[in-house]
Order: sequence, then structure tokens, then C-alpha cells
Amino acid sequence: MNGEGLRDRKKRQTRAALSRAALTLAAERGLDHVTVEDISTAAGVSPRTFFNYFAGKEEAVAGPDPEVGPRVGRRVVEQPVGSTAVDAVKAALLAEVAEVPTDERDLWLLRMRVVQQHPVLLARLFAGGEEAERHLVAGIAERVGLDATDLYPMLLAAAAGAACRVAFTRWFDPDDPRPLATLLADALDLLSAGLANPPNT
Amino acid sequence: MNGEGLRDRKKRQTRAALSRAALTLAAERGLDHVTVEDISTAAGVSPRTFFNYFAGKEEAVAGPDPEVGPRVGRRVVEQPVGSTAVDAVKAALLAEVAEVPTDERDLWLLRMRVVQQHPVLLARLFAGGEEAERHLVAGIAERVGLDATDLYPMLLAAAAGAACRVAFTRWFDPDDPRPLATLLADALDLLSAGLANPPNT
DNA sequence: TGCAAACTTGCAGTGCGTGCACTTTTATTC
DNA sequence: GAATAAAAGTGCACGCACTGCAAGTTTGCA
Repeated sequence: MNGEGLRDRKKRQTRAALSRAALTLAAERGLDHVTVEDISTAAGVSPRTFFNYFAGKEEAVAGPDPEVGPRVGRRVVEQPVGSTAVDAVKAALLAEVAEVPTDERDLWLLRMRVVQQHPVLLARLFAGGEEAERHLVAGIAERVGLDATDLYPMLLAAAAGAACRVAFTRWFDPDDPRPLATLLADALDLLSAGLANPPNT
Repeated sequence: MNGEGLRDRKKRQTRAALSRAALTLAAERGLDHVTVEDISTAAGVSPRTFFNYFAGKEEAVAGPDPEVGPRVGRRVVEQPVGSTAVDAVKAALLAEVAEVPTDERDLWLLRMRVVQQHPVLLARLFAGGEEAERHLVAGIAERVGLDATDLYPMLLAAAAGAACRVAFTRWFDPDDPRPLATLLADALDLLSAGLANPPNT
């Protein structure tokens, strides 16, 4: 009847509660000192239910948002036809980071703390999340009219993911106050310049 | 007395035996259907000893060779002063892949099979292995006279790692018979060209 | 030969992750 | 609104990963 249904809304809530609980606890004690039981208790569900939503603690903390992959891929395709593939990726990623909702900002702050202690998770956030990268590869491939197994789409997507990872790393650095969009733009510009010369920064 | 000592040689042998056993079994049944007990039994040691060498199964099959990181970093620094940082990284990586000993080729073939089923491990092989990437960042930073926390060294190292990952992926593709060195060179060239235009390949 | 350091091993314990059967909640149909 | 189906939550049991700890065993050196 209604647009979404009570069931789907509850699922979303449970997932969000688990993810938020995992992030809060991990930011406090470190991920290794948080058990699945702790997380599910804090979220008000049984430990067994936790595994119905996430494959493990890592995924609850740094699990890729299943929506961002398709969205980025779509955005790459939808960029104006005049721009190159690199510019299309650049625009798509910058649009993505510009769109972080206000009610998720506190979650990102928690994520920053957790990821700082666990660099392995950084790769899963965007690039290493093969899921998202696959969508990006597909978008690029469609845009340039190549197969998704060709070198160019794979390399462009991987390099863009690497740029994201570096931008995130620097964003987490408390000594660098620049916003994420600026850092990401710098990284992508440097990339599309062929990493020619080290900037004076 | 002698150059290395019996103890060190035995440690090397045990480590190699464990790694080889893990790779062989994982290539046969898939990594998920191999227990640590299987691996250590095949290697002739106790399960407890396995954990004295590796933190887990993943590290045994895709664990980064602890020597490659420092070696690549050193090579980057040792390139002729005339060449740019990008060219230095390019040369260092190509020298690295060209130097794979013959007696390790069969291990790489096994690794190919295992990694094909577990894309997550691909990142650990070179790029994701933060260990190796840190050395690469340090080498680049020293070469260009920047700090290891600056954008340029981090991004160049990350992008080079991404190129390695893509080259490996394509190398694992049975439809592409080109050698690893060629694939890697293509990827790095495309990268240093700013990913400007999709090649006709 | 004897001592000290390093490597190996067994044991016990905690926690992860999964399959299965069962209960509870939500959606649909008559 | 009651019956039925579908989906989510839960408890239980099991195998395995991984970690200290306290032995035993091997190696290096005097």
C-alpha cells in the first residue's frame, strides 16, 4: 500500500543501529576489544541477527554502502558527452563526496577514528570494496565503449579508488584542515596530470 | 661460524613448507575448505607452530614477501638522478617483476588460482600490503625530497600499487597470454600519460 | 659438557561465523 | 477480520581461528 512498507523500514533501522553501535564501541575501545555480542546487545538484537546483516565486525564498521557503487557508476555515465572519461570520473566522485548527508557526518567522524587504528579497513571503504569498484569499472567501460575487462576501465577505476584512499587518509590527518572535496580534487588532478611533477604543497 | 646458521635455515624451510602447503591445498579445494590443521599437517609441524609464522591462512597464501618492500623502495632511490619519480617507480617495479626466480614460478601459478577465487587477497599481494606500500612511499619521498605524509608520494605509490593490481588481474586472465612485465609496463605507461585516452587495445 | 636462548608443542580458553529448526512479526488474500 | 504465506528474529550446536601459558626440545656458544 504505502511506498516502502514497515518491513523495509525496520530492516534499515536495524542495519543502521548495528552499524552505529559497532562504530561507537570500536571508536571507544578499538575494534579488537569489541565482540559481536557487545554490538548486538547495544543495538538491541541477538548476536545471531548481527550475522544476518553483516558478515563480520569489519563489514559493520567499514562495510561499503551498497548504494554508493551503483550511484557512482550511474553518475559516470550521465556526465555530459563532451567531457573525457577522466573528467567524468572526477565529476562523479566529487559529486558523491559533496552529497554526504548531514545526519551521517557524526558516523564519518567515528569511522575516522576506527580506520586510523586499522589501515586495512581503509581499502574496504571505497576502493578495496570490490563491489563499488566493479560498478565504477562498468560505468567507465560503458562510457568509453570498451569491455569491462579491458585495461583502460580497470586501471582508471583502480587509480581513482587509490586517489580516494589517499584523500581519505589525508582527511583523517588532524594537521590538514582542508575539506575532503578539496583533497580529493587535488589528488584526481594530480592523477590526470600523469603524476608529472610533485607540487610544491 | 658459517654464514647463516642451522637455525635460520630451518626457519626458512619451515616457513616455505607452510606457505607451499597452504597454496597447494587452497588451489585444490579453495581456501575456505582448508583448515590450519590441514596445512600444518602437510608441512609436518603442529598447528600451533603455524601461528608462530603466519597470523592466519590468508597471510600464508598471499602474505607479502617481507623482502620485496624494502627492495623496491631501495630501487626507486637508486635510479639515475636524471629520471623523474614516475620513471623511477616504473623502472623499479619492472625490475622487480623481471627478477622472479625460476623456482618460485610454480608457486605463482598456484597463487593465481587461489587469488582468482578470492579477489580480496589481490590487494594484499602487493598494493594492499601496507607494508610494501609504506616502503614505496618512503622511497619516493626520499627521491623527490618531500615528506612521506605529503600528497605526491602517497598518491604515486597508491597509483603504482593499483597498476600492479590491475596488471596481476589481467595476467591471471587465461585469454591474455602477454607476460606480466608487458602488462605492467602498459598499465604504468597509461598511468603516466594521465589516463588521457583509452588505447585501442 | 653445560648453560642459555630460541624453536616447537600441547592445552585450555575466548570468540567468530554458520547451518538448522523454531518463534514472532509483517504482508496478502479471501 | 481471520487464515495463510513470507520474511525477519532467535536459540542452539558445532567447527574452526587465534591467543596465552607452561611445558619440552633443539641449537648456539663458552
